[in-house]
Amino acid sequence: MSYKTAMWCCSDLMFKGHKMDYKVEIAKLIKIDDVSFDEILSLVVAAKDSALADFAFPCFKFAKTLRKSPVIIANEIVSSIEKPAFIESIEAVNGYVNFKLSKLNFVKETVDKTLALGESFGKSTEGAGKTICIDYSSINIAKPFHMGHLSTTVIGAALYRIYKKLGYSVVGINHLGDWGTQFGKLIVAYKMWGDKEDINNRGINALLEIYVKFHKEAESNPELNDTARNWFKKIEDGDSEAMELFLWFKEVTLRDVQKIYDRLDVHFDSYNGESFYNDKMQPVIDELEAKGLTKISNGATIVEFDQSEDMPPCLIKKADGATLYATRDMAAAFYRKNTYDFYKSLYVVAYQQNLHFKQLFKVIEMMGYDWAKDMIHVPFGMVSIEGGKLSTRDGNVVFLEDVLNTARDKALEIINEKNPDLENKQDVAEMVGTGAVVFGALVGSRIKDISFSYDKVLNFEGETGPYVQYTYARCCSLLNKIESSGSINYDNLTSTESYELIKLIDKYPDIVEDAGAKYEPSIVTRYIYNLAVQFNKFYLEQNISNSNEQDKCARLAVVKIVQNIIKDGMSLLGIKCPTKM
RNA sequence: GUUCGCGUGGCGUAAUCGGAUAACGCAAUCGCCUCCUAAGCGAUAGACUGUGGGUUCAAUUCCCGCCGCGAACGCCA
Repeated sequence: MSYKTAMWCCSDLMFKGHKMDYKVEIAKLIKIDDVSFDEILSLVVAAKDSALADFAFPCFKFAKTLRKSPVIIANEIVSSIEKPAFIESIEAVNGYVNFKLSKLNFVKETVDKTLALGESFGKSTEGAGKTICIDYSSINIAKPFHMGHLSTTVIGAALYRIYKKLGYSVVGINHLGDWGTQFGKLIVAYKMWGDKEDINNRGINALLEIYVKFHKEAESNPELNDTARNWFKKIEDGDSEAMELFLWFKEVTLRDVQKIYDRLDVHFDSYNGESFYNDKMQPVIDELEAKGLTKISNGATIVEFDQSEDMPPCLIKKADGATLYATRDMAAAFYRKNTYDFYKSLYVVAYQQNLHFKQLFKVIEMMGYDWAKDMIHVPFGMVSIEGGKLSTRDGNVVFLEDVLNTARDKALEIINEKNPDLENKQDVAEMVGTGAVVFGALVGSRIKDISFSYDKVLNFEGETGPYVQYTYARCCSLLNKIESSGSINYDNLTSTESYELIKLIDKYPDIVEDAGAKYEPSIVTRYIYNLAVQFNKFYLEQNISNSNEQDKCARLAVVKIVQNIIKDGMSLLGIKCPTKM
């Protein structure tokens, strides 16, 4: 069967569950007196060095109870096993039982299955009938999008796509920061210096300018703050002029930010932010009081925790009666539960807010809702610039748009140098530039702090987005140039480079699942990178165009599979891959 | 001060819920385009995994102390 026909001949989608689970099969082979299957299974590990084995079973644990050395135990296990067809060899080495799979069998199974599944490879049904809410990006109105917002945006968006791939229905929520006295300030500033046309044209930057100007002016003219408070009160009261301006600021901001979201391929299903919950907090407060959870302390309404929790109290209402962050988030939590009946509700928010979410979840649990356990804070590290803290006020800030533009320009420069005749240069440069930025934000474990530097972001070599994109373009080029009419010679795919590559290919579904389970997109990022590395080794070792028809067909099948996975994996991260670069 | 998180070659990171010789990239040095995209590939050099204990046949991984860095710790979000 040719690699092209193979893609169509399998109508039945074989997801992960149908695949042979080698760990289980191997565990079944091993019998030790008084040791359960589950314990044996838990000890079977994928071998680190595949020159030694594919799977290994360490015997050290049983030395004491069996009163034999691990080496002897391993030997006995080996001689007790009748080698099944899917195993090539079983060997006892230094107390380990090493299993090597039958390469031909494995290669054939994996290649056929993967080709047949095409782009649905890696999909799963684990999320069927379940809804996951993800709160991410959550920008503030009238504030520019800077590097500090990148992590929440791309991590949240990646999780969004990963859960979709796993079969969940997903609700992406941009919990807008669209409430507070700053809107009163903006109105005052606008009335004093605002230029409607300018703001419509320049968007957030224009808004920010008059906002900054207000703060300067208010230093010498403090009564401006009172005027601002009055205007904010008018927004609260629904005054038509105030509302009109407020909504306009919001619209201008969203329109502006949408450009960034489009470039990052980020999407939301809801923009219900702080203002949306304004009228939904009182019922929560009432319920807290009815359940006797609140207390008045120095005039403020608080919820105290049990001593064993070792947490400071959660502030529900200020002494002046105004609500707070936590109150709003509680209203949002109830709204989301009632509206979406979520299976899980994620908050992709920096670890600075660890305590806040711990308190929030605990309060809801104290109210008697067991779904409190389904709310999960997905924390990530902070961004600093050259060691300094990010601060709009101190001007120590890097705007994301500038970073994306700089990266795009650098990519264009490289294209002009290396491949000046490339068509769609601008588009490719955009893909490569943003690819580098997004990939860079998603390679490391999310909990690690990030120190921003243009040097790092503008490096397009090695462990980077452009490296992976380049590999993808290589795949496309091969498939474009080389034709094959033969059928797959699977024997050709048992060389070290091929076999290692196919082993990696086989792992993709597990990788996506693992990334979802751990809320960790970097698992996908690193996998795709490793896949590209292994592919490049394969590419170097195997000359495809000069091989005979059946070998060519086999190799092209692998190229096709890798091309699919790279495209799919990168799309989970929100990165597009050009076919040429 | 209290609580939480982090500490791996010069730098940035990895190590599949304890497993075999700690892996990769950047930077450095050297090599590879008459041949499928050199944004690539290979090689060399570089680490007592912060530190001191403990548990274990086995610890980067788990537990405790210490050191360093970061964050949070009542009317901001």
